[in-house]
Amino acid sequence: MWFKIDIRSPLSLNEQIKMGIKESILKGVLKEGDILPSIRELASSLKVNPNTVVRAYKALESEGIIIAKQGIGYLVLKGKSEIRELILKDFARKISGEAIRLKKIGFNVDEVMEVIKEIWKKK
Amino acid sequence: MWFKIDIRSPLSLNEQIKMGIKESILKGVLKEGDILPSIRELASSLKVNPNTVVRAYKALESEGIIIAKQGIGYLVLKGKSEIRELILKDFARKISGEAIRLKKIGFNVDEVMEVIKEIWKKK
DNA sequence: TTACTGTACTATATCATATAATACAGTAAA
DNA sequence: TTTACTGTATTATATGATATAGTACAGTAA
Repeated sequence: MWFKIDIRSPLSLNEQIKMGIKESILKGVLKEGDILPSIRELASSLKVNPNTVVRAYKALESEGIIIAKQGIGYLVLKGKSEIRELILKDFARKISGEAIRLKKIGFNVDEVMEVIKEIWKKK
Repeated sequence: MWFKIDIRSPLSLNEQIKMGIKESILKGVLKEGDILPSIRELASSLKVNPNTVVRAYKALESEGIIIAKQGIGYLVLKGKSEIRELILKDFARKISGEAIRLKKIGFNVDEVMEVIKEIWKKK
């Protein structure tokens, strides 16, 4: 497979699969119109339960990134640029709760951006 | 109490209590040397199980923010400025996983800081 | 027909979170 | 010393998210 799963990751398995697919599109390994590996195939190559792959695929489908074709497989609907946007929006959604809280408490935007800069420097 | 609990919050109850204490210190409602409301008192006024308060207090203690005094209560150890630092570090810790991932995928620091700016504009 | 696809359902297990009740130990004031 | 507060410890139960397991059904195409 074009990506791997880490059982020790803080992210759940289905989240890691969702990430893996999105990043594969970003890298160009998967393109709009491609058929994803079948549920059973991906599950077996990642050594994960088929139901976990189903959960990831259905989540991606509800995001509009792929679509199920009965008897055929899952079709990739989005390209690199659209995935880039989605990933940024995803990031915004994930951190907005924390960020808004910081704003309410009285932190200013520069202090928070400094945190981002520091992370970028280190890793 | 100086803060409230929302059962519909995405944050767990004990997280909300930890937040509430930290923010109370930031606002000056709680000062270094103050004694926190007792476990039973806080639990009853927030309508929460005492064990949930215990979990929050013990977490704050392990962060070095308060300390338990058998038979007396929990003593506040840190002041505003120290809490400010801790909260920023906490934020960095929470988002670093996501941010590092974005960096690895090829996003640049300006794109990510733009996300922060957008959040600040909206709310 | 065969061998693949996705879909649906039930059952089980683990973990974090939260609740509930009880008992024990330290502190301080009446 | 007694009383009424503190924190601490332990056990039990419930829920929801996550993950696993197995089985059965439906669509597609060679």
